[in-house]
Amino acid sequence: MKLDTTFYRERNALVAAHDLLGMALFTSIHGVRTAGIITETEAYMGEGDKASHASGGRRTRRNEVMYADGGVAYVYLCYGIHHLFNVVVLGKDQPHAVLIRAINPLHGAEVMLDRRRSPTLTTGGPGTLTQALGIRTDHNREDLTGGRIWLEDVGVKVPEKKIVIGPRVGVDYAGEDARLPYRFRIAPSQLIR
DNA sequence: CAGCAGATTGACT
DNA sequence: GTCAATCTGCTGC
Repeated sequence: MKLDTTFYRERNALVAAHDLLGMALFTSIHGVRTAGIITETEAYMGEGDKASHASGGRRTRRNEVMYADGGVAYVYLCYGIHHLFNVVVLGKDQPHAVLIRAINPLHGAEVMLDRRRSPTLTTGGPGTLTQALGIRTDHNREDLTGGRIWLEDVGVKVPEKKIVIGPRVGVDYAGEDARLPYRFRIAPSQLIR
């Protein structure tokens, strides 16, 4: 079942980061469908979160979409190379977002392997999964209830005991906020890296 | 405008 | 373990 507008708008980033584990992320790029099960996420909790691009109410051309109503994609270029995909949640002017950090391939593995141009299929990092799914910065602002990028509940159950919670990765610049337990992942044995 | 750091990755010593 | 890839935004001259 495809996740609808209500799903995105009634959850803050922390709740959404938890609930998105086990959901499937689909893309249809030029009619070619690929998908993966979300295995790792991070919450970025709005203007008060020093690790967020929206920290202190910062608004730039890059992060403007974070301030939109939930249910759209925030895709930005990291280190000038990697396209990172976020799910914008909550309401207008509440810049909450969930970074998708890892997936397990579900559909279209051959296409994903070809996009990656690597001997083995790697989708265990935020930059590698977007490449495998064909997500690029021109998908920024994409409506997640549309036909190009969307999420589905495909019935995967994630037991609470299998969820590992810890600090976010690569946000040391955020001071005390770097230690907040905003990272969620399905037990490491399940991950492909 | 120059310099630097960043929600990263892969190649190489 | 080190380092380069290279776009955006922030700081300081």
